[in-house]
Amino acid sequence: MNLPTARQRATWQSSAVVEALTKCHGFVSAQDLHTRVVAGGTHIGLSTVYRVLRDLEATGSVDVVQAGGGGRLFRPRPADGHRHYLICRRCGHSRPVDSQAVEEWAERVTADCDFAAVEHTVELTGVCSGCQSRPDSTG
Amino acid sequence: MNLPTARQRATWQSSAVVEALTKCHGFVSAQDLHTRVVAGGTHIGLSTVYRVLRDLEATGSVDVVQAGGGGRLFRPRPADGHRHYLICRRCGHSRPVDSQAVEEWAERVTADCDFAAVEHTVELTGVCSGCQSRPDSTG
DNA sequence: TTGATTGCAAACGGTTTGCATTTAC
DNA sequence: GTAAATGCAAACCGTTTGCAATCAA
Repeated sequence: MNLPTARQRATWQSSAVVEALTKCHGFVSAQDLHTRVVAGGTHIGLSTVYRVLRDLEATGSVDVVQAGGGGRLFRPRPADGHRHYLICRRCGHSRPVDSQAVEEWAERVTADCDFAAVEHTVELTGVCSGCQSRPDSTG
Repeated sequence: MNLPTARQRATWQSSAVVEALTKCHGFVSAQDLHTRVVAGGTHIGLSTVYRVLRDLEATGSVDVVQAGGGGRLFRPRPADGHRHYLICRRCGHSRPVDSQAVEEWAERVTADCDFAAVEHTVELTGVCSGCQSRPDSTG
């Protein structure tokens, strides 16, 4: 990610958030991200993390999914534009899945109905192989 | 819906919530539902609405989707067990869509990967024909 | 009688915002 | 110099919960 944000001025805070986000192997919450940046030794405000994430979302630089507890999870959007993921419920690791079939289905439904501007959300969750052989610790 | 809740005692409050929910043509928020019940002339606590909805969810009597603003929306689950909907972003009207293709796709992905206990969430949103010919008033 | 259910109000968790200060340009 | 970005704390919003009062069985 080369900072294609809506921001007009580059700051180290914004870079730190993007960098931490990029290093994550899965989806992270804004608060987790904040914790990681702070744990890295840099003092940054939680609001700033939220604001950077909001800007990244606005420019389509991140994919967002709903967390179970009502929050939202973020992850950098792959260059090839994949938009659907298989996410581990325990460790958060995720990987894009081939969703062409779903895209086609969504287009078919859109064509069949009299709704306009149809958008779709598809999320797959499971327990990855690593977590299967590991005692449940994430809840 | 015949009150297949987890509750052990029948109260008019629970019935009122279920009835109001059944009358809704689309997904509603807990607060909307509360407003509707109260508007019907009966005094009921907001917490009670939430509790009844939670019990209905626990017994699989309602389908739940995430609202844009972070809240959740409820609607009685059809008898035939449909689970995916096309929802109008403006008026909340919804209708189940034929999602067999998606179910098959989800099963295929599950089989292809090393994830266990894979679950999927699919939501379609759009603007229904009625709302297309109507000025936007829902936001 | 008795414990499930209710209602209120306060707590909660994640997110957003107002505003003075700092900072990039 | 000037406006964008930051940080703090308070506000916000939907939801949950503690607890005394109520009510169905």
